[in-house]
Amino acid sequence: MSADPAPRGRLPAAARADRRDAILDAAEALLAEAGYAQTTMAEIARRAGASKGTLNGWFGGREGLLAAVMERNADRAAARVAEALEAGGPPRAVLTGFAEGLLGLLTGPSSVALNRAAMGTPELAALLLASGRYRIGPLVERYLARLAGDGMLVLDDAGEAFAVLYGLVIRDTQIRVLLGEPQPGPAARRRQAEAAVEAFLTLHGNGRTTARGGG
Amino acid sequence: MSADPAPRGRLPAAARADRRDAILDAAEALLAEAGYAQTTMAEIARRAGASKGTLNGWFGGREGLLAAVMERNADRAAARVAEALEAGGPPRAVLTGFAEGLLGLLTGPSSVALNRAAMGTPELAALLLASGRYRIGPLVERYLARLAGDGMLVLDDAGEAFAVLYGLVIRDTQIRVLLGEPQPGPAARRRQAEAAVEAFLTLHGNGRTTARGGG
DNA sequence: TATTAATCGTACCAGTTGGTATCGATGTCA
DNA sequence: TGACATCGATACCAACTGGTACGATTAATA
Repeated sequence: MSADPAPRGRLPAAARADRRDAILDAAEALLAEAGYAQTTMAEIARRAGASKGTLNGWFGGREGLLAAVMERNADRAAARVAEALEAGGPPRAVLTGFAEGLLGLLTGPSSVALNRAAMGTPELAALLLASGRYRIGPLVERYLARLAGDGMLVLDDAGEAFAVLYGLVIRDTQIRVLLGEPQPGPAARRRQAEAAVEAFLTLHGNGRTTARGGG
Repeated sequence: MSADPAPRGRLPAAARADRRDAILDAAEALLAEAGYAQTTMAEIARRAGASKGTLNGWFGGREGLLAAVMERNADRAAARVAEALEAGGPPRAVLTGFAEGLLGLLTGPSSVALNRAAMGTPELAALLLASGRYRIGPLVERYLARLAGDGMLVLDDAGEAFAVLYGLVIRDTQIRVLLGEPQPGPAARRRQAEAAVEAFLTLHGNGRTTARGGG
């Protein structure tokens, strides 16, 4: 990918940002390919064409580097979820789009690698929880509450409703992939997302505006 | 607990089995307290009053030892699930008992520690999947199929139904605990199990024999 | 009681890793 | 163009870990 030889001397601000991203890319890719234990500072440096000294200087050690990878990933994930929820259109379609995206996200190589890494380091685990679950959850809960306010859903507690939706969508898929099963393909994810939303609307829909095939 | 000084010489078969269990106890406790990375052969040996040589001789290295812990745990878990399913009584009660047990199990200290450990070692992950998920799943599916055969549930695919039930019960609770949140207390687990079974029966019950409060 | 096998305790070794220091090279900026 | 900050490469160190070897000790067993 970046076959450019790594620059040597001082870097201007813009180039520095690119370079930082390239280092995070290398770390993320290595993490996904080789796992947490094999993701050594030396190997990250080699792939990024950087030196261990620079890595330590920029990120403050291995944990800081992985934390940076995690935060970048969480930012992207949150953006994707927000986009799916703000897509507009009938609730069934919006929810299915969200569900499909979430399922693909949580079982994707990067998320899987980062979750595995987090299991071995309490600090990283806390960061993953804060920058992932606790950012995405409220987004969805707000959307569900809005639907309820518009009379399109029936629910007491948006948090509880999100938990149910999450369970219906993810089932045991994430933990199985974390334990080594291959990620379900796009078609399977689509089916699973549709089934989940169907069940969710059976439980929480008002039976009219959210009816299947209805506008 | 076993404050007995570790025996020195040759051991008869019965004592050997006890000793083996004591070693596994030590490893399991250490794993739960200190985490995978801190669970070193030296510390296990120290706690069990054994020598590293014996540990390696009996279990064939660290991975083998952890595998033994994992299998013992899986055996116990499978037995508990089977017992819950064979308890007899109205489906709602049986399912709630199963759900409550599963939730407690998967968020318990031992299961959490073993899952975290498995995330770092593909071999252990495969073992956990095989001895856990793939043993418990079929038990539940058979039970659900039996209920369907008796006309008490409506379902096309027992595997699919189990997946839905699992999702409703576990939600994101397991992954959150794996990432460091405290285990929900017994009351919360009970509530969550009841809500899950309620939703499951709404989706798959026949509306009569499984009705709330009904026999 | 003598024999034998198993076990503990300890020391030891090889391999690995994160992090730091040093030095020459390179690009920026005045 | 020159001074300077930064970077890559390399070497290096300390700490840790899994696993093995060896002698002393203990208990089962004949």
